[in-house]
Amino acid sequence: MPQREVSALTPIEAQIRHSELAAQITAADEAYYGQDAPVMDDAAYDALRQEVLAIEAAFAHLKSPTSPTQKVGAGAGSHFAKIVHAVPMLSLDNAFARDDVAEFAARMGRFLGINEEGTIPLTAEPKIDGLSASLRYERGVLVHAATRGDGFEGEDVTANMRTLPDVPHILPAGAPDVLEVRGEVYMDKSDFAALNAAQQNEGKKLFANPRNAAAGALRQKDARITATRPLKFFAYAWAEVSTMPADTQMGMVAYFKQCGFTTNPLMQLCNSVDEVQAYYEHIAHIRSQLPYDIDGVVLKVNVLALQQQLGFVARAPRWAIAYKFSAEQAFTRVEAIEIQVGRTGVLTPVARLEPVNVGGVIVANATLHNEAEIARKDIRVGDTVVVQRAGDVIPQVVEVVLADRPAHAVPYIFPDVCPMCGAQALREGADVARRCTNEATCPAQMVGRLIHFVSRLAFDIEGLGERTLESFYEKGLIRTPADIFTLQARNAENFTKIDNMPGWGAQSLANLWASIDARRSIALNRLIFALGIRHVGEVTAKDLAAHCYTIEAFLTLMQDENALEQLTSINGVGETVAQALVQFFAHEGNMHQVQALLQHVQVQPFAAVGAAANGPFAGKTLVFTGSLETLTRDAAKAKAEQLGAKIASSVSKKTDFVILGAGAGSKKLEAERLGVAILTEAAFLERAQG
DNA sequence: TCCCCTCGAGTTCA
DNA sequence: CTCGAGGGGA
Repeated sequence: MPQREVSALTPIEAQIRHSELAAQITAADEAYYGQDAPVMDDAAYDALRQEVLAIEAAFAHLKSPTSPTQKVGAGAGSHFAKIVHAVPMLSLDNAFARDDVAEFAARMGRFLGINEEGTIPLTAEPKIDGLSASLRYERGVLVHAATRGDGFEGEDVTANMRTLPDVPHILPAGAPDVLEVRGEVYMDKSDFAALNAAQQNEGKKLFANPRNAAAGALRQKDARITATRPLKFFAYAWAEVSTMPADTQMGMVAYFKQCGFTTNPLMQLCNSVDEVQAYYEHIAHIRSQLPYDIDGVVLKVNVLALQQQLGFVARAPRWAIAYKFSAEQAFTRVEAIEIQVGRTGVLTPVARLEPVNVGGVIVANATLHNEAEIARKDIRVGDTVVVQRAGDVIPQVVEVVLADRPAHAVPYIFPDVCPMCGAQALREGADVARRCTNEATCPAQMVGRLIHFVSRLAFDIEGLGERTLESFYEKGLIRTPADIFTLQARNAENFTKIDNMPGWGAQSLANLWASIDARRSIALNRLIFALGIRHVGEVTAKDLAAHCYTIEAFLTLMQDENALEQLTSINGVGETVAQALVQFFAHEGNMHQVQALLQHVQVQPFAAVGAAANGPFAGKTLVFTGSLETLTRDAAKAKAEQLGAKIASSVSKKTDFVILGAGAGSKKLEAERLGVAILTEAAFLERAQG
């Protein structure tokens, strides 16, 4: 294919050209690194690489881990002297799943003529996200240290490396005449945070992550500055060695430890792919608790003689592999921006993404929140974006990669009509949200309200989920809450309806009727919440129920001339909430629906929780976070309320206890920051007993 | 009137 | 879980 301007390429052409270039580069690499004669000169090679980079800039999805651009380390910088590595510092092949590791093991078995799996023991150790470095000792004395550079030639950072406490200047007697030690220079996460805090105080530029901070510290011209930075070093391999003090990888690392190096205590030997997988999962599990950043696990053949037999392919050893964690951030492309309409009529934009693995989960959608958010980040259809799942589960679009924006991308225009019903969608006052104005008949709003009505904290009708409600709505079987309770009778009269629908056998229908019947009696607070009145959520509904006690009193109050005044006198109800309530009941259609519903359900007066006045949590405010083991969150809350506790949803100075479950995130940090007492689930239960 | 606290609403994937 | 906004105390 002739070379053309990258911007003129179609995606298919780009992909073809990209793979052509990748093949040429790989061939050139193999010729160069194997002892064959180079097939092209440096300038030609460079041109190929530049073209690949340009294509990847325009078509980000081609930037795979196998791309040649991802394989080679950065070339050596200019202001340090260069050092040619006696043995090249290679990179490792990557594995991303158990299958890749199994294939790696099988490949080695084939190469060595060993057929049974598990006969090649592997060492496993965390893959530190730092910079690799090489330390050369001659006659036991550190003579020079170099960064990786391009793998063949690195920068001379001897003076800087000498300042690290983990780097011995002299080896014990009996050390080999020549010993080149390889390892990783890194910075602990806590040291990085402290360094950045100091940088901020001094108004200096912040480092993006510990690895960048370590790189910055190592490449200081003045070693005295490096000495003030908290750099650390793990030794993990040797390169040139005159006499071998060990014959296994494990022995090698033990020897380093004897010599005064720091080695990673988590390194261990695995005898099968299953053991490797277990180790990988264990490390992934404790990843966030480790003091340093890691991006996977490194596997190496333990027996050095076998390593030697296996040798190298291109620029990676055949006897080692990096089993990587999937990144918590990833690049992907926005395929479309769609609008969802919620029960309150709010138009919410959602990005449909080219599916991408983020932190082990395939993400295909991400909320864009609202009109202003799209404008602020200038997200366009076709853009390449960074998505992440931070401590929390919900993916977010972090930013647009402007360099990868297709030329034809146009700013997103937010619709001003509801995509579901075509009614006007307006912004009220200073609201960020645009709302569909067709409250009464917009199908999206009606279905949304029904879904809310049957939700867990409202009527809690099992077996009537979103999908079912949607299909029943479409078929005209359920349009209002009251319809739910007349469904069985109507179906009996005209049995051609549900009984004939796929997936609805006699048993599933019987189950549905039973779960609906179970809710023909309902607590007043649940009923109020179920109505889905603006600004009236779980807590406010409870406050209102506690104030009115019965449904009759509640309805009377709503129609009272002085409703507004009386409502605002209730704690937690202000102008806005009172207005919303009065408006809801002033609307004839709403009132009609409530009356119809009351024909079929019996409303129980509000039952105050018999809160113990002197229980273990009497008068205390509790916040639950994370997932509990023995109780569900709701059960734990109910229990605490019985014991006199007040349950809040966010941590503040007024919080007495935070009960921590597994996977707790920001609330834990907030509690620590404010000095709020933290209880484990066990401690909470113990206290609750006593 | 300001600011802190609390509540409501919306959201993803397995 | 997070954001935005309502409520209410200072």
